[in-house]
Amino acid sequence: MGQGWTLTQIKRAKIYMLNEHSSSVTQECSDCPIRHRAVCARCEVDELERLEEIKYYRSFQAGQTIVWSGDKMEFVGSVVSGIATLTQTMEDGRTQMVGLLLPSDFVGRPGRDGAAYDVVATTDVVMCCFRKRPFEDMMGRTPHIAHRLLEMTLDELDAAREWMLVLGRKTAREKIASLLSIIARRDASLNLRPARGALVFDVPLTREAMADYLGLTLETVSRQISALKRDGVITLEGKRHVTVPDFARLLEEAGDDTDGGMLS
Amino acid sequence: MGQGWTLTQIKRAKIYMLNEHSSSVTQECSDCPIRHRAVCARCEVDELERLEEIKYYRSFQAGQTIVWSGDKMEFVGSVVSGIATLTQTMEDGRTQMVGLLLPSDFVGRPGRDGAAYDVVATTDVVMCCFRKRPFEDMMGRTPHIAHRLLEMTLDELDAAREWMLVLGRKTAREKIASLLSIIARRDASLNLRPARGALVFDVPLTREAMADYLGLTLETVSRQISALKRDGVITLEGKRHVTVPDFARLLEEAGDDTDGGMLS
DNA sequence: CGGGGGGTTGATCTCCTTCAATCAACGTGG
DNA sequence: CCACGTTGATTGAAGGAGATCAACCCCCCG
Repeated sequence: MGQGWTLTQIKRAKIYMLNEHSSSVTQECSDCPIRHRAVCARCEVDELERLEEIKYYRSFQAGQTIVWSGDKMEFVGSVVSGIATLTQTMEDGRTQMVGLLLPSDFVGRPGRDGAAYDVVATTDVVMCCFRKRPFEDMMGRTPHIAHRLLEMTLDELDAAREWMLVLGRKTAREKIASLLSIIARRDASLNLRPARGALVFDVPLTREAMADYLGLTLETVSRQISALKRDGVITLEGKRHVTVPDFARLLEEAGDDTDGGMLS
Repeated sequence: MGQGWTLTQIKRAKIYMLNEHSSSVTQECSDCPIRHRAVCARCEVDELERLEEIKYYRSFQAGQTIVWSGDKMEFVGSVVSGIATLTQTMEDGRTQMVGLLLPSDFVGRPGRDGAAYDVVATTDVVMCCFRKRPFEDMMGRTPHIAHRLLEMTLDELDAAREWMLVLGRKTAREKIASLLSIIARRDASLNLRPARGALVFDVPLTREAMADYLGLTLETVSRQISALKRDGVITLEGKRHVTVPDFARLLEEAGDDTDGGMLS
């Protein structure tokens, strides 16, 4: 510090020293855990074979930056396992998370060269990558891929807009409750839990990451989580393991009109 | 009021009484002012002819609601002229704008029946509509349309994410400056103004709409605009007509790193 | 002339940030 | 194995940015 280094340069150097050994694996598309949700979900067997030819896997450690904002994107791809974040940073260091990437989510924008956001692995992450050019070519010839990508992009746009309401109009307590309900809902949809009874899940984010998600400080996040615990809306084991005894109550705290399609 | 009516019901009734006389016009696609930017931008002449068969125009007065959130969408379409907003409202009345629709922007989500947001005409609006089913069918058979829609959706997603940074992390002053710079940039790109020298444009939103856009109260909007005026960042004629003597200064006030591709 | 919509400005309040101390868990090197 | 540093988290005290409540202005229109 104090030698004219920018925050970004320091972060880069730190991470570069820590890892930079991305391992490689191979796997059949037919066995792929995200086969039915990812950008390839709609593909026929022959299309899948052609994708298989141009794909490769990359692993990233927790904390590692997968893509630097502004850098040239040489690949696009899907998150196979783990969790990553999309963040935007101002020069003075204020950061806002603008996307949460879960297994099957797509990274990269066909038709654009530079990355618009930092993509950072929150946990260890495995990605299924395609070099950008071949993928774009294939997309042009394979409506199934283009169509699925449109569908996924529209879903992301909806999520971003819901998030805008949270950021713009909700109180700190409502923001925390909203985040927890989003995580609970997603977790339930992945792991097929009983919708009735208590929900139990892990929050895959640090307090700081939650703050960056919600446009708060980490202290406020901590305080509001304590408050929700005190009021019996949630219970905690450790810092990350959450139990929600009454999901409708959580939604109420989030300021959402009840339900949201979860209690069906 | 006070008779058990919801805010929404009152708003609906009010608007229903005011207008509900949507006029109809017809126009050649080849003459269309948004021909090269809308969802049909990539279409060949034969594709355009088929679109022409299923299209129809609708006009809406300023203030009129084009689509009610939750209602069934019977059409999709493009804004031909005028400005509309996409807003989300909580039960207690808090509202957040989640999209600003300008000429060539697309309304509606193929593949989904219910509208997720209110769409409200800010000025008088003309829309080029397609009944939803025929349009979806056509999209399946016309990659040019699907591809263009993907492109537009990705752009909207980028805009939404930029907006999230504004909502989550910027101060009131920065928010106003950000909004003005966005309007200025868009206005310049439409009207091909000289990038050098003072920028002059109209803000097409009331103070309240600006507040809903930025997650502020209208009082704060008013105060911050006064402050920017006092500090010489902008000058005003009337309430809506803005002059920006130094665009770089405005960007600085917005907290954006300089430029943004405008001063090229 | 009255009334209403849009806008500005002032006074006060409050929710969240800021700054700071403290703690628990963990790893590391002496 | 323990002292030490680090990282993530909690909690407290103080201050401030923006919300809230309220008065008032301007302009248009019936």
